[in-house]
Amino acid sequence: MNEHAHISANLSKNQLLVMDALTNSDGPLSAYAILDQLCDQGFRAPQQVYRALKKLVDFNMVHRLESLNAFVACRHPGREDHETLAFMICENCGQVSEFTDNLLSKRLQHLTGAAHFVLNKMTIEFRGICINCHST
Amino acid sequence: MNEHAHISANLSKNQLLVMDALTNSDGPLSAYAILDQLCDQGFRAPQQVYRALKKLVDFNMVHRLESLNAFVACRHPGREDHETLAFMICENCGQVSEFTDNLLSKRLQHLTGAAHFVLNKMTIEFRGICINCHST
DNA sequence: CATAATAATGTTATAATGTAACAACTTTAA
DNA sequence: TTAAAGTTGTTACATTATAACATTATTATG
Repeated sequence: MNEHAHISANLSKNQLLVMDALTNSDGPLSAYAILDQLCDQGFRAPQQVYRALKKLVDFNMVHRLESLNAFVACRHPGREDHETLAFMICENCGQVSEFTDNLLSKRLQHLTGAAHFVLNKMTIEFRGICINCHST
Repeated sequence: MNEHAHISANLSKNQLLVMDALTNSDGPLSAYAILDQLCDQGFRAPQQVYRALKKLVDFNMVHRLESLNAFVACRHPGREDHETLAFMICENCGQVSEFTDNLLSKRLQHLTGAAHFVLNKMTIEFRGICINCHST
């Protein structure tokens, strides 16, 4: 199965609802924010959200922002390198931009390789002020 | 005030207790694990731990591991670049190793600079299996 | 088709992590 | 010596996440 094999059509009802909530959101959402949004669609308990999120993260359709305890729909351009995604998170407007960089990936691979560290997951998150917010 | 100006002597009673707990620990500790350890020393409420932790993190004596919701005493060799610390976290034994790398720092500065992103805080955490654990 | 295996759902309860707010006391600096 | 800043203690609460169990839906296989 390749990386974005799980197109929307393959998602279950709840997975689709959670995915839509994230896709239609400007920025990251907490699990409980998603739960609130989906009350009208019959959601009652956090497990319904967390279970859908777990699958969507497995499918690489959603990313968890560890420093925010929140989730974003995957929006990164191209799909070549899911392993070394990084995020810039604006602490003013909440916008998250997702990016990859080849030199960064290479260097990180070198560093973990040199330490003989078998990498499972990488978290790279920058917190700060985005260009729109500090220019005004 | 320079980076490690807050030597132990300058810490308050609670800050010192929390710092000692972290320094004497093999790996990262959650705030509540610290609270449990310090019950004997009179700690009663999470605030006592969280307040001390906040100061210790401000002083760069302790780091928060976002992907674990836990805290470690700073152990990185040298002190030249507190801004671009990274962590390798073994998911088997719990060991955390802290490192910096000049090329990595440069690349990250380039990337945030190019995006005109004003960086406040950087989180770089690798989860995986350390050399000791996968060689046995 | 039958049916076994897997996946998804609904639900209640609880665990784990983190903060607000208020009152008191201690240390530092003017 | 007294005002300011920092520290502590405490109660209550908010937020984030998981355990456990029962049920239904979907998929794969003989």
